[in-house]
Amino acid sequence: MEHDIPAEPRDTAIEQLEALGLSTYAARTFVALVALGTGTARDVSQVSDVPRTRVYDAIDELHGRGLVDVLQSSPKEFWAISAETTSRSFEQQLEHRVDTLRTALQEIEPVERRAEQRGVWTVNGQAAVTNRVLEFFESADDEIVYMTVEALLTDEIIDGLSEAYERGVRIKLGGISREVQAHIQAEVPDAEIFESLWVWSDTPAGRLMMVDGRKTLASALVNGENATPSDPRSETAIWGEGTNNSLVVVLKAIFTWRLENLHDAE
Amino acid sequence: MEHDIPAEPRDTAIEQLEALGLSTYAARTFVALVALGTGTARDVSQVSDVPRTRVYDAIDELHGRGLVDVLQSSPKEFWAISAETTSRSFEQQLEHRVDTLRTALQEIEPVERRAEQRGVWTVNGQAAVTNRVLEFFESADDEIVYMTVEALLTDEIIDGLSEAYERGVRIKLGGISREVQAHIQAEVPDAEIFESLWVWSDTPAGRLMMVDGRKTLASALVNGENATPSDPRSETAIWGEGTNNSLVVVLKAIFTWRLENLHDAE
DNA sequence: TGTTTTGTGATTATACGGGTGACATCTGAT
DNA sequence: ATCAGATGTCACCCGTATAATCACAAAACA
Repeated sequence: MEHDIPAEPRDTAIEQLEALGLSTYAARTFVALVALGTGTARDVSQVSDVPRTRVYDAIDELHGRGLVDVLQSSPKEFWAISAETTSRSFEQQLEHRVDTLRTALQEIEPVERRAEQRGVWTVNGQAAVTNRVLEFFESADDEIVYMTVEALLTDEIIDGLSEAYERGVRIKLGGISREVQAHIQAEVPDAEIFESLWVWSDTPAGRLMMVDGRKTLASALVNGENATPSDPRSETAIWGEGTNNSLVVVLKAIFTWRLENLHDAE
Repeated sequence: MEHDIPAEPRDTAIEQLEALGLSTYAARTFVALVALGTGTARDVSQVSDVPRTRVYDAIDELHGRGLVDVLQSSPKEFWAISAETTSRSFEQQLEHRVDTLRTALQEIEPVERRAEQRGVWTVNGQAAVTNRVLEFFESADDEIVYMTVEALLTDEIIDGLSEAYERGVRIKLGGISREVQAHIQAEVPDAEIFESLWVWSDTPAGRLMMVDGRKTLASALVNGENATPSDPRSETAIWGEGTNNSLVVVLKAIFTWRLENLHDAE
């Protein structure tokens, strides 16, 4: 039910190495060398399906990155560094990259960000939506109303809620099944839970959120032709900010009505 | 020079974003948006020198990655997520990549690595050489002899030595100036320090290392035409392993002679 | 209404990487 | 010494991706 699991760990490794910036020849060569431990160009070529004459280029690339050592003999022999060393090397390099990026971006980032305005913004992808939700959670200082399908109630989200709760923010949760409620109560004891008012329970549901009555977000799982229902990319959200924001107005109306109805029922 | 030379951080940001996989248009667009906070295609185009009609494609790319939100209006407005959120997003994604890679590589890595043999291997780049040195340090269980120019005596190296020392490995250090000795003594109290027997003191010196009399490494700083002396890429090393290894034999002879000479002098 | 702005699409040019082969050199066996 | 196969280096082709420009219709604006 998960997204296609690459049959071989080799394919996974190659895929990741390519994503990390290696050419496909270099990636395939390196994976072959890791499997072999050490080998000649011909060995590598046979295992990796890289044309023999191109193994040398690939080795140059890898040697330049410090991933492969070379034995100067004839035939040349190549030696791949260990999996652990490889991973640490990449981690180090990428950490440095991101740090440099962070510093540079913070320098050009205007001090005063986010002058609220009217307008409804769109976000794509589950990770991005979650980020936005968490940012809103962090900025909350009075109340969070959050309704979600359980598939999207990850630990990240629960942590965010818990943290806000510690700060004294009131939490109102919707759409949570009884089984999960126990878990939640442990993290956020006083969360007010209003069940099953998921209006569109048949449609590809997502989340609804309102923070301090000023920031709102709504998401849905849009399944394009070629998208799996569980594809993290298939979530799309809109959000708005400011008491006069159109989305805020609408969602606030809905939530207020729902929540007051709830109170009447009690 | 207070606020009129922001070109510098922008370029580094663009550079890093490209290295992390964005197209140059996307990178330039994103950096422009971070500076602007929010803006239209024309705004972005003017600031970033990206052709206006291509800004939309760049935005698509960024929106797909969750780095930019879009306001559906006319003209469309674009909004870049904060520097901090951007960095965290990349960190998360890359951490995941590296973890996947590590697991996959460890699965295909043969259990018994490194059947020692004769041969002299070459390594390029200071980072790679340091990695190799640290690996050797970790594998030491009797004695480490290490001679280096101070420029290459980083904290990493000292930590590695210190750790080995804690394990009960004897440490013999060469080429260390008196000022640095104090620092070393704090980390590795009983290190035996033999000074100034740097044979090639005029040449672009690097490091000499021997571990347990079975593993040796020698490096030099080769300054190609276009390489700065301090360029981390300009270090090249050779290493060998096994008691019969030719490099091991030679270096062991040198070290033994030097160290015994030292003892005679005392 | 006419004019400018905005968004989409098509188009060209170019750089890069994957893929194939020629060829001189080296190695080892006869 | 000779020869066949293996080895390493180059040169080349080709498809894709992407930078870069243009044409144009729809939309906003005055």
